[in-house]
Amino acid sequence: MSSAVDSEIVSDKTKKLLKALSEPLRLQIIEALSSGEKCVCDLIEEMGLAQSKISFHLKVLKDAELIIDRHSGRWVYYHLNIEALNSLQNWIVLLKENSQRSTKDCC
Amino acid sequence: MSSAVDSEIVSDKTKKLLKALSEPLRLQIIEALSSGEKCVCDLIEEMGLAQSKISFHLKVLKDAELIIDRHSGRWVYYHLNIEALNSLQNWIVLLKENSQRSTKDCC
DNA sequence: AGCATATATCAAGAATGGTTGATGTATCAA
DNA sequence: TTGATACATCAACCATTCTTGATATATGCT
Repeated sequence: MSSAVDSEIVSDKTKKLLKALSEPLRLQIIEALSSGEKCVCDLIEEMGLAQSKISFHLKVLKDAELIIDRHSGRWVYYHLNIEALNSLQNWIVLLKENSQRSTKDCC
Repeated sequence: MSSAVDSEIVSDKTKKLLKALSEPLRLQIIEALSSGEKCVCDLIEEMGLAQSKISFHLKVLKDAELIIDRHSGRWVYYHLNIEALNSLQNWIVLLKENSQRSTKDCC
Protein backbone atom coordinates (compact mmCIF):
# COMPACT_ATOMS: atom_id res chain seq x y z
CA MET A 1 0.00 0.00 0.00
CA SER A 2 2.94 2.32 0.50
CA SER A 3 5.46 1.24 -2.14
CA ALA A 4 5.75 -1.00 -5.18
CA VAL A 5 7.78 -3.75 -3.58
CA ASP A 6 6.25 -3.87 -0.18
CA SER A 7 6.80 -6.36 2.58
CA GLU A 8 7.77 -3.63 4.99
CA ILE A 9 6.29 -2.18 8.14
CA VAL A 10 8.23 1.05 8.07
CA SER A 11 6.44 3.62 5.98
CA ASP A 12 8.31 6.08 3.80
CA LYS A 13 7.04 8.75 6.14
CA THR A 14 8.71 7.12 9.11
CA LYS A 15 11.92 6.70 7.15
CA LYS A 16 11.91 10.39 6.40
CA LEU A 17 11.19 11.27 10.01
CA LEU A 18 14.10 9.20 11.23
CA LYS A 19 16.43 10.58 8.61
CA ALA A 20 15.51 14.12 9.62
CA LEU A 21 16.24 13.24 13.23
CA SER A 22 19.71 11.90 12.48
CA GLU A 23 21.45 15.29 12.70
CA PRO A 24 22.60 16.72 16.07
CA LEU A 25 21.80 20.27 15.02
CA ARG A 26 18.33 19.28 13.97
CA LEU A 27 17.78 17.56 17.28
CA GLN A 28 18.80 20.78 19.00
CA ILE A 29 16.25 22.64 16.94
CA ILE A 30 13.58 20.09 17.82
CA GLU A 31 14.42 20.52 21.48
CA ALA A 32 14.38 24.27 21.24
CA LEU A 33 10.93 24.10 19.69
CA SER A 34 9.67 21.69 22.32
CA SER A 35 9.54 24.64 24.69
CA GLY A 36 7.25 26.47 22.31
CA GLU A 37 6.95 28.13 18.96
CA LYS A 38 9.89 30.24 17.81
CA CYS A 39 10.83 32.37 14.86
CA VAL A 40 13.98 31.71 12.88
CA CYS A 41 15.68 34.72 14.42
CA ASP A 42 15.08 33.29 17.90
CA LEU A 43 16.73 30.05 16.86
CA ILE A 44 19.66 31.85 15.25
CA GLU A 45 20.26 33.80 18.44
CA GLU A 46 19.64 30.90 20.79
CA MET A 47 21.89 28.52 18.89
CA GLY A 48 24.51 30.99 17.71
CA LEU A 49 24.63 29.60 14.19
CA ALA A 50 24.64 31.01 10.67
CA GLN A 51 21.23 31.87 9.33
CA SER A 52 21.62 29.80 6.17
CA LYS A 53 22.58 26.82 8.27
CA ILE A 54 19.48 27.09 10.42
CA SER A 55 17.29 27.57 7.37
CA PHE A 56 18.79 24.52 5.74
CA HIS A 57 18.00 22.31 8.69
CA LEU A 58 14.56 23.80 9.20
CA LYS A 59 13.77 22.85 5.63
CA VAL A 60 14.76 19.24 6.22
CA LEU A 61 12.62 19.11 9.35
CA LYS A 62 9.71 20.73 7.57
CA ASP A 63 9.95 18.37 4.58
CA ALA A 64 9.73 15.49 7.03
CA GLU A 65 6.68 17.21 8.55
CA LEU A 66 8.30 17.23 11.95
CA ILE A 67 7.74 20.95 12.24
CA ILE A 68 5.13 23.34 10.94
CA ASP A 69 5.65 26.92 9.87
CA ARG A 70 3.41 29.92 10.39
CA HIS A 71 4.10 33.17 8.58
CA SER A 72 3.36 36.43 10.30
CA GLY A 73 4.59 39.64 8.77
CA ARG A 74 8.28 39.48 8.24
CA TRP A 75 8.67 36.54 10.58
CA VAL A 76 8.30 32.81 10.17
CA TYR A 77 7.44 30.87 13.28
CA TYR A 78 8.06 27.16 13.64
CA HIS A 79 6.54 24.67 16.04
CA LEU A 80 6.67 20.93 16.53
CA ASN A 81 4.17 18.72 14.79
CA ILE A 82 2.94 16.44 17.55
CA GLU A 83 1.38 14.16 14.97
CA ALA A 84 4.84 13.30 13.70
CA LEU A 85 6.03 12.46 17.20
CA ASN A 86 2.97 10.30 17.71
CA SER A 87 3.53 8.44 14.50
CA LEU A 88 7.14 7.80 15.42
CA GLN A 89 6.09 6.56 18.82
CA ASN A 90 3.53 4.26 17.24
CA TRP A 91 6.22 2.73 15.10
CA ILE A 92 8.34 2.02 18.14
CA VAL A 93 5.41 0.55 20.03
CA LEU A 94 4.67 -1.69 17.07
CA LEU A 95 8.23 -2.93 16.99
CA LYS A 96 8.12 -3.67 20.68
CA GLU A 97 4.83 -5.53 20.43
CA ASN A 98 6.12 -7.56 17.52
CA SER A 99 9.21 -8.31 19.48
CA GLN A 100 7.35 -9.42 22.57
CA ARG A 101 5.07 -11.65 20.56
CA SER A 102 8.08 -13.44 19.13
CA THR A 103 9.91 -13.92 22.43
CA LYS A 104 7.10 -14.99 24.74
CA ASP A 105 7.13 -18.66 25.59
CA CYS A 106 4.14 -20.52 24.37
CA CYS A 107 1.51 -21.75 26.90
CA MET B 1 25.87 15.66 33.23
CA SER B 2 26.21 14.17 29.75
CA SER B 3 28.54 16.60 27.97
CA ALA B 4 30.80 19.57 28.63
CA VAL B 5 28.58 22.25 27.15
CA ASP B 6 25.22 21.00 28.21
CA SER B 7 21.89 22.68 27.90
CA GLU B 8 20.52 19.73 25.98
CA ILE B 9 17.89 17.12 26.62
CA VAL B 10 19.04 14.72 23.94
CA SER B 11 21.71 12.40 25.23
CA ASP B 12 24.60 11.28 23.08
CA LYS B 13 23.11 7.82 23.30
CA THR B 14 19.85 8.99 21.77
CA LYS B 15 21.73 10.84 19.05
CA LYS B 16 23.51 7.65 18.15
CA LEU B 17 20.29 5.66 18.18
CA LEU B 18 18.63 8.09 15.80
CA LYS B 19 21.62 8.18 13.50
CA ALA B 20 21.64 4.41 13.33
CA LEU B 21 17.95 4.46 12.43
CA SER B 22 18.42 6.91 9.58
CA GLU B 23 19.23 4.24 6.99
CA PRO B 24 16.46 2.37 5.11
CA LEU B 25 18.45 -0.86 5.03
CA ARG B 26 19.04 -0.67 8.74
CA LEU B 27 15.35 -0.13 9.33
CA GLN B 28 14.67 -3.24 7.30
CA ILE B 29 17.07 -5.15 9.48
CA ILE B 30 15.40 -3.83 12.61
CA GLU B 31 12.05 -4.94 11.27
CA ALA B 32 13.36 -8.34 10.32
CA LEU B 33 14.67 -8.77 13.85
CA SER B 34 11.41 -7.62 15.40
CA SER B 35 9.99 -11.00 14.46
CA GLY B 36 12.72 -12.72 16.41
CA GLU B 37 16.40 -13.45 16.64
CA LYS B 38 18.19 -14.23 13.40
CA CYS B 39 21.67 -15.11 12.26
CA VAL B 40 23.48 -13.08 9.65
CA CYS B 41 22.91 -15.76 7.02
CA ASP B 42 19.15 -15.54 7.59
CA LEU B 43 19.28 -11.80 7.01
CA ILE B 44 21.43 -12.17 3.91
CA GLU B 45 18.96 -14.62 2.44
CA GLU B 46 15.85 -12.76 3.56
CA MET B 47 17.07 -9.42 2.26
CA GLY B 48 19.00 -10.61 -0.75
CA LEU B 49 21.97 -8.35 -0.10
CA ALA B 50 25.73 -8.70 -0.11
CA GLN B 51 27.16 -10.17 3.07
CA SER B 52 29.61 -7.33 3.64
CA LYS B 53 26.78 -4.84 3.31
CA ILE B 54 24.69 -6.57 5.93
CA SER B 55 27.67 -6.89 8.25
CA PHE B 56 28.43 -3.20 7.84
CA HIS B 57 24.94 -2.16 8.86
CA LEU B 58 24.75 -4.68 11.67
CA LYS B 59 27.87 -3.11 13.08
CA VAL B 60 26.32 0.35 13.05
CA LEU B 61 23.20 -0.98 14.77
CA LYS B 62 25.28 -2.83 17.32
CA ASP B 63 27.47 0.19 18.06
CA ALA B 64 24.31 2.13 18.78
CA GLU B 65 23.23 -0.72 21.04
CA LEU B 66 20.03 -1.19 19.10
CA ILE B 67 20.80 -4.85 18.60
CA ILE B 68 22.64 -7.46 20.60
CA ASP B 69 24.71 -10.32 19.25
CA ARG B 70 25.00 -13.84 20.51
CA HIS B 71 27.69 -16.16 19.19
CA SER B 72 26.96 -19.81 18.81
CA GLY B 73 29.40 -21.99 16.96
CA ARG B 74 30.01 -20.60 13.52
CA TRP B 75 26.94 -18.42 13.68
CA VAL B 76 26.21 -15.01 15.10
CA TYR B 77 22.65 -14.32 16.08
CA TYR B 78 21.25 -10.84 16.47
CA HIS B 79 18.18 -9.61 18.31
CA LEU B 80 16.64 -6.26 19.13
CA ASN B 81 17.61 -4.50 22.32
CA ILE B 82 14.26 -3.49 23.79
CA GLU B 83 16.03 -1.15 26.20
CA ALA B 84 17.11 0.98 23.26
CA LEU B 85 13.57 1.16 21.94
CA ASN B 86 12.34 2.13 25.39
CA SER B 87 14.90 4.85 25.72
CA LEU B 88 13.96 6.24 22.33
CA GLN B 89 10.33 6.18 23.27
CA ASN B 90 11.08 7.97 26.51
CA TRP B 91 12.78 10.74 24.59
CA ILE B 92 9.73 11.19 22.39
CA VAL B 93 7.40 11.19 25.38
CA LEU B 94 9.56 13.83 27.03
CA LEU B 95 9.41 16.02 23.96
CA LYS B 96 5.67 15.68 23.83
CA GLU B 97 5.25 16.51 27.49
CA ASN B 98 7.48 19.52 27.13
CA SER B 99 5.51 20.59 24.15
CA GLN B 100 2.16 20.25 25.88
CA ARG B 101 3.35 22.19 28.88
CA SER B 102 4.31 25.08 26.64
CA THR B 103 1.09 25.18 24.63
CA LYS B 104 -1.51 24.75 27.34
CA ASP B 105 -3.37 27.96 28.19
CA CYS B 106 -2.78 29.20 31.67
CA CYS B 107 -5.65 29.02 34.23
C1' DA C 1 46.02 -30.94 8.92
C1' DG C 2 43.14 -29.33 5.22
C1' DC C 3 38.93 -27.60 3.60
C1' DA C 4 34.41 -25.38 3.85
C1' DT C 5 31.29 -22.23 5.96
C1' DA C 6 29.94 -17.96 8.62
C1' DT C 7 31.10 -13.56 9.59
C1' DA C 8 34.08 -9.37 10.06
C1' DT C 9 37.07 -6.02 8.22
C1' DC C 10 39.42 -3.22 4.91
C1' DA C 11 40.61 -0.03 1.07
C1' DA C 12 39.04 2.52 -2.87
C1' DG C 13 35.56 4.62 -5.14
C1' DA C 14 30.72 6.44 -5.37
C1' DA C 15 27.10 8.85 -3.38
C1' DT C 16 24.94 11.62 -0.13
C1' DG C 17 24.73 15.27 3.05
C1' DG C 18 26.39 19.62 5.42
C1' DT C 19 28.66 24.26 5.40
C1' DT C 20 29.70 28.71 3.66
C1' DG C 21 29.17 33.11 1.63
C1' DA C 22 26.52 35.41 -1.71
C1' DT C 23 22.25 36.55 -3.69
C1' DG C 24 17.11 36.60 -4.05
C1' DT C 25 12.47 37.69 -2.17
C1' DA C 26 9.07 39.50 0.81
C1' DT C 27 7.60 42.66 4.31
C1' DC C 28 7.66 46.75 6.87
C1' DA C 29 8.77 51.62 8.06
C1' DA C 30 10.05 56.18 6.88
C1' DT D 1 10.46 54.62 -3.24
C1' DT D 2 14.27 53.67 -0.49
C1' DG D 3 16.40 51.21 2.99
C1' DA D 4 16.37 47.77 6.53
C1' DT D 5 15.13 43.32 8.37
C1' DA D 6 13.76 38.27 8.15
C1' DC D 7 14.15 34.42 5.77
C1' DA D 8 15.02 31.18 1.69
C1' DT D 9 17.87 29.48 -1.85
C1' DC D 10 21.93 28.53 -4.51
C1' DA D 11 26.58 26.94 -5.97
C1' DA D 12 30.96 25.38 -4.68
C1' DC D 13 33.39 23.14 -1.53
C1' DC D 14 34.16 19.84 2.20
C1' DA D 15 32.95 15.78 5.12
C1' DT D 16 30.69 11.77 6.12
C1' DT D 17 28.64 7.59 4.90
C1' DC D 18 27.68 3.51 1.71
C1' DT D 19 29.03 0.13 -1.51
C1' DT D 20 31.95 -3.25 -3.54
C1' DG D 21 35.19 -6.83 -4.00
C1' DA D 22 38.96 -8.79 -1.70
C1' DT D 23 40.99 -10.61 2.26
C1' DA D 24 41.13 -12.02 7.21
C1' DT D 25 39.47 -14.76 11.19
C1' DA D 26 37.16 -18.24 13.54
C1' DT D 27 34.68 -22.47 13.80
C1' DG D 28 33.59 -27.02 12.62
C1' DC D 29 33.94 -31.19 9.78
C1' DT D 30 36.53 -34.98 7.67
